[in-house]
Amino acid sequence: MSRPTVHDIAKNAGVSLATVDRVLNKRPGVRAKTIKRVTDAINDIGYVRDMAAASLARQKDSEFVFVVPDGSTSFLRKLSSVVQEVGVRMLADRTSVSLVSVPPNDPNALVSQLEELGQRGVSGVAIMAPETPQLRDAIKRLKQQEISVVAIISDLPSSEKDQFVGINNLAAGRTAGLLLGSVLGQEAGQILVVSGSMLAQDHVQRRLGFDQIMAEQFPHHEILPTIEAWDNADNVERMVGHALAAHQNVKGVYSVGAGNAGLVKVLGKSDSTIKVVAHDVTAISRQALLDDIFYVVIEQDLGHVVRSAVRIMKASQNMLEVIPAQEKIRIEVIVKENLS
Amino acid sequence: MSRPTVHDIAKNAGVSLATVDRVLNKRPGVRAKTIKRVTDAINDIGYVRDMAAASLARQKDSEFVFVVPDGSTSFLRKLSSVVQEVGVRMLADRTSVSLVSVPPNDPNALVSQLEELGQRGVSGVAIMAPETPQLRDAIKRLKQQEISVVAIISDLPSSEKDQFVGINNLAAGRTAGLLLGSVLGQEAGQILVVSGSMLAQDHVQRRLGFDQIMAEQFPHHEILPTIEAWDNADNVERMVGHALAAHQNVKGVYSVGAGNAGLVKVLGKSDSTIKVVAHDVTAISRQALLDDIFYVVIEQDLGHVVRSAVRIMKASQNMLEVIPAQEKIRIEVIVKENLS
DNA sequence: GATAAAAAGATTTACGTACCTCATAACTGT
DNA sequence: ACAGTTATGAGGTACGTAAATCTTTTTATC
Repeated sequence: MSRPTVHDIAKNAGVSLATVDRVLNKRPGVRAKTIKRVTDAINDIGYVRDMAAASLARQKDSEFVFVVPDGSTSFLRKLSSVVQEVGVRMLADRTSVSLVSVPPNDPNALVSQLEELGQRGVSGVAIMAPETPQLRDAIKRLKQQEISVVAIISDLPSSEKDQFVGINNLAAGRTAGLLLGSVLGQEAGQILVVSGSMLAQDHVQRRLGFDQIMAEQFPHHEILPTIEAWDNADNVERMVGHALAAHQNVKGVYSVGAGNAGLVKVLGKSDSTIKVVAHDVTAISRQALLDDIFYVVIEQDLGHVVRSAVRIMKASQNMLEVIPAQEKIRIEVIVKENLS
Repeated sequence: MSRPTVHDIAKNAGVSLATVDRVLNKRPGVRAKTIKRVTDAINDIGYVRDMAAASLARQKDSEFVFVVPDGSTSFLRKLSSVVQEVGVRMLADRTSVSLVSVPPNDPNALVSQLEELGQRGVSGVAIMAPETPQLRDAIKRLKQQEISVVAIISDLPSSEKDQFVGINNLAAGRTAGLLLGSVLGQEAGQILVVSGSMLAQDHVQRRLGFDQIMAEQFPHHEILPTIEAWDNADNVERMVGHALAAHQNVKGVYSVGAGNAGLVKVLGKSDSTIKVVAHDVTAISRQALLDDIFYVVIEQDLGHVVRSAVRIMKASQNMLEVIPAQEKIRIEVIVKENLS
């Protein structure tokens, strides 16, 4: 016999098609024991819902919007182009995907943008932003309108999001530390940590993880006070320059955030042997790897992040399950040799 | 206006629905200039084919089979369970995915299995096997029957496959070498390379890449003659044991293939400081990382490999495009700290 | 046992594409 | 101008589910 359909469920369970539909789509108006009859029949005949038919019948088109901070770091440019690319592909699935920028570090601007998206009736929102009380409330309102919400890149730990899509940044910091510590060997030295903002959840977690493992496994190195450079290349260049002048025994640098162009400028001119671990493969960091200025770049596949966020929002809309293994974003370790 | 359909194309191009269908599905019987009228109309109104409706209307169910060598290495067990898991998920897309084992290193057994699958009329085959002339011919015959063929894990360079799905093993070997060389520092030492089989394309490529980079960047280390242990743990244990007794200054080991249980046995009992780089996260290698016996494990996400192979075979069947960025399998670097 | 409410049945339409058949129109080369 | 060929038109059915409406049965409450 060929693939069983809803009609077969109805026949097998001795109920009508309408009841099967009510059960399948979790609509009200079915007694518990009838639900059981139906689900038993489903298991019995091995029914699997035909996704193609379902999404054809379900007329609704979905609109998903990525809300990210304004700015022109190469990371953000890359994210934007990835979202656009994924958007083109998703059209075939009656799904539009777009991106809007909001001024960074301006909770009110972010919130009013979210309100607007709520008004417009989008199906889901993917947010990259630091958590604030205002944002938490705005997300709560979105969820009340049955709009899916996912946090991307940087987690929103105490908001009512559907899920966080991004790497485990604590583990990323530990990985950075392990690799940097291993390559530096036994001889004592100083290590410089350059961060973006102490407000960004992802940066905080990375530093925490890095500090943990350095203290545990590489205590012979001195971790210098963290430089906070606001993801700005000029700041990085100036501040790292000063730090290197002030400290003669710096052997490693961990660059937690953006602004790597500044780091390359400082380290590139001297024929330095300082080992650098940074985040995110961009035009800058890619070249730095090729030039042996950076040793390792920790990466999260943005294409994966965006596709995953879309899949999760879509699943949330249609009450489907997600495949956890597929949605886990991996901490990738990029060296010169596996740079694709 | 809402989303354009085939009817809109027909109206806009001034042709019938049947002609639009012939163009869309590349069926014969349309003049070149009519094709142009239609494709112009498609671009004009921004038509995008509705995948859900298409695959519903296209009645055909697909069957994809993974053909892998028989054996009970944990790598193969993992692959098998991943295929099974993906198979369950794919049922919702009218797609069955299964796995068959064939005796390893037996070209004739492999070929007759492929013949049988061809008879059965499967839609696509994913093959993990070393390339032989017989296999090449068998693949050619499959392609003549319009059956999709992909190579997984180990490439089949000169066969008429649709695509290779797996990591770039040359780059993987180079990555292994870079990480091992970096952690060993400047002091001279000996390095042991343990391979599976010299016949497997993937192992050969890895060793080649490893040798390249050691010669280029870490010439102060002596690479000992490669141990060929046929992916067998007992062989590895015995042969590595002998090698370590014979050579007093071994500082690093590169394990190219399977049989890592043997390596762990040898290195685990002595409180050794030998740095080990291996391939594939399994129960064994995972524990070895946690116990600080292995320094790095190079990994390819098998879930990704299998899903990717299925997507590619499906695309080949339905004359769709693949998204190259999504199908690229990355060389993942796993250390204790980013072990998920 | 009457009444209202809840649960279930019956039936229908719609979604957008693939694919089929048969008829007719438009081109070929002679 | 002719037959022979190739292009195109017209119209239909099918896919499996969602969702809606309206009717009938069951259940709960008094």
